[in-house]
Amino acid sequence: MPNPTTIATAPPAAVEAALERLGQNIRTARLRRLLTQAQLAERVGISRFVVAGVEQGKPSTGIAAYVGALWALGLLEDLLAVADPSEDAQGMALERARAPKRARRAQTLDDDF
Amino acid sequence: MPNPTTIATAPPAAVEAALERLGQNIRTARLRRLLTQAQLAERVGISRFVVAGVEQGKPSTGIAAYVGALWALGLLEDLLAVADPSEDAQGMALERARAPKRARRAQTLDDDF
DNA sequence: ATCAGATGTTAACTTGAAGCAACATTAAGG
DNA sequence: CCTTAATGTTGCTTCAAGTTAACATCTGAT
Repeated sequence: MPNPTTIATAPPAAVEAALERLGQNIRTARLRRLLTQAQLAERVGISRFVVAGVEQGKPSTGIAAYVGALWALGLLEDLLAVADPSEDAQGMALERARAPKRARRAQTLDDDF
Repeated sequence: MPNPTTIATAPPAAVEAALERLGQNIRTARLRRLLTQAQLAERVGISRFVVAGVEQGKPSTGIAAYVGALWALGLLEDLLAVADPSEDAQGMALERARAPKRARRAQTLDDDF
């Protein structure tokens, strides 16, 4: 992460909180299954230190470690609901019959809003 | 990532599929909101290339980029349900009145199960 | 059809993430 | 209590993630 001005170094409070909670949830799931960090790490194919980072909600850790942990814990399904278009009420309201492949807004007339 | 034997380089199919889907969902949400990759990137505080990686479900991208994108799109709530202990039926069944802070199983008697 | 903007692609460079090892600390089991 | 495994911590090395820039390509609006 060359540029120190990144979201990973000092994320917004909401992002940080969400990551901490996700990590805590993963830890809870691991403990319930009576797995050590090392055992989970082996299943995922990473070192136990990365698992520790995941459970702390470290922002700069690759998402593969997080998703791999969910996978190894049998919780991958939960991820499929994240940002699910059919549940994105706000997005559906905004869409209103549009489905572009690129974002571009009409700009000719000085529209008012 | 010193050791090339990582989950990030060649994730299990299920993990890869889940990441691709998450990326696609994020892309759909962005397009619905008529944002360009660059605009979303600016809000998140990363370059547009990382946003592109997120939308492709790149496994090695830091989770902060993914969560930051969800945050910028107003979809952070969805993450809170992932691995939610109160929804982890499998974990709750396994727990059965246990709540250890470390994973350690009884090892004395050759227990039967 | 044309044009402008969005996205994809490539390359070079910098920094930190992940691996490993050794030790300290904590907590579960007996 | 006492043992021992699990977890936290530190330092070091290595390699790739992220940045920037320039160019190519595609897409949507007019």
